[in-house]
This record gives sequence, structure tokens and C-alpha cells, in this order.
Amino acid sequence: MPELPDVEEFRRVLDSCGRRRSIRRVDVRDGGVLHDMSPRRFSRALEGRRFTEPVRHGKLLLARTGGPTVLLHFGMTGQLVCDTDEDPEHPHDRVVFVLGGGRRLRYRDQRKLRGLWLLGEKEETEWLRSQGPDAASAGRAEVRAALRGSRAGVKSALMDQTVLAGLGNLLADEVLWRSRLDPRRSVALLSDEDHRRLYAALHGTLGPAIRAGRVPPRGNWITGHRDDPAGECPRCGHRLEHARVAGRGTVWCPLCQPALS
DNA sequence: TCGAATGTTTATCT
DNA sequence: GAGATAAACATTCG
Repeated sequence: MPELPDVEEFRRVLDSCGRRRSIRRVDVRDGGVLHDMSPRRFSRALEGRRFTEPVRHGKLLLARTGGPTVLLHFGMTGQLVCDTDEDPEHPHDRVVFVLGGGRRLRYRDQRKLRGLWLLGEKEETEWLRSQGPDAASAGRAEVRAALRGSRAGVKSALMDQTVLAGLGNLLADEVLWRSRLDPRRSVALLSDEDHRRLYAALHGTLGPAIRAGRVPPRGNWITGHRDDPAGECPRCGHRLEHARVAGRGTVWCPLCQPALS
């Protein structure tokens, strides 16, 4: 599920639930989500600290504490939930931060594809350096410069977190559909006009999605039609194409997004 | 039982 | 060295 807009929603959850609250206890229910760290060390490093202002970059969420930083990556099924001591356990709660004021912040994840890291300053810098510019805050020139280094297909480049951070499979399809670009086209061969439309589409897509806290399954977005094998383009009514591009299930409109030989 | 699922890493081709 | 591709990670769902 989580792409940039979802993670931004989790950042808001963390901020409103955790900021300035003390971490009373860290309850690791499943140590399998902790990387390079025993549950014991993880808990000890955090108990007694307070969360400060959280930061998001792409799909990464950094929970700062004034000491070590918790890096949260949500994989495909992770979420961050804020509730109270009264609320029931969920079988997929992997790490529970017991906070002051009866609040609980839960890292909940069914598939455990990614997880949590505890980072020092240096490691934090390294993580951020491995990422391209954040897709929501990068300006037009920055996006273009990021894409310039790639000769891959445009969908592959958009989803590559080291090129541009934040887009996943759904957002990439949505942005390409709005840009009228075939997902298989080479990013190196895009025209100035293509880049202009790509940037406009990026912001036209991310803005409402961030406000909604997710990629909204609206009927006038291509995302709302991706599960229908006979789906029609919400713009022109042509039958949508379904295929694997860049290793992922991809939906596009062959009429609006011509292959260009 | 098989395949696919909104993510990433790793190995292996081309 | 790129880039593309497939498998792997763990789990659920159709």
C-alpha cells in the first residue's frame, strides 16, 4: 500500500501522536522487523526518550528522538497506527511504542517485507544519500536533473528510489497516464514538452493524493480502473492495456499514451 | 494449488 | 557498467 502520500499520512500520525511525548516502553512483538538490532538493544536505546519532529523523505519515515533515529519503512503492507492502552492488540502489530498519556504508536505490518532501523547520525546521512530527491518537494529542474542520469524506461526510472524518491507502482502509472507517456518509453528520449507534462502530472497527482493520505481510487484516475481487466480509459474510453513493465503490473491507455514506435 | 499483490534487494542474463 | 528480469523475503486472498 504505502507510497509517498501514505507515508506522509504516517508522518502526520507520528507527529500528532508522538511528538514531545515520552517513550515509556518499547514493546517488540516480532523482532523480525528489526534490522541489525536485538529487541533488547532497540528498546533500551529508546525508552525514556521523546519523539521530536518527524521527517519524511520519499517512502522513508524518520522518527527523531534527539538521540538515535528510528527509520521506518513500510514495505507493501506496513502502517503506523495511533491509539490507546484500551485498544485491542492486532496480530500484525510488530512494534508498539507505549507513550505518555496512554497513547500507543503501533508499527503494524502483515508481510514484514521491510521494517525498522535504528540509526546514528552517520547512518542517517548514508540512508538519505542513497535516495533521489523527494518527489513531492523537488522542483522542476531537480526532477529533470534526477531523470537525466537514467537511460532506463520512464516507468522504471520513476519507480527507482535512487533516482526520485516516493513513487511506487500506482503513482508511477497515474503520473504517466496524466503525462500521456507510454511507460516503456526511454527516459533519455523524452522531449522538453514531455518533461513539462511529466512534472505537471507529478504535482497534479501528488497534491490530491497527499491531501487524501493515499492514492485515491477515484473513477477519473487510472488507479480506479486498474483491477478491471476490461477497464476503459477515464479520459477517452479506449480499452486499457495491462502488462508487466519494469517487472510490475502496469496499466495504461494505448490511445492516450502512444508507443511512439 | 497457483498466481498475484501498492516494495526492495540480490543474482543473473544481455 | 547499464538495464532488464526473475527470484526471494512473508502472508493473504481470489
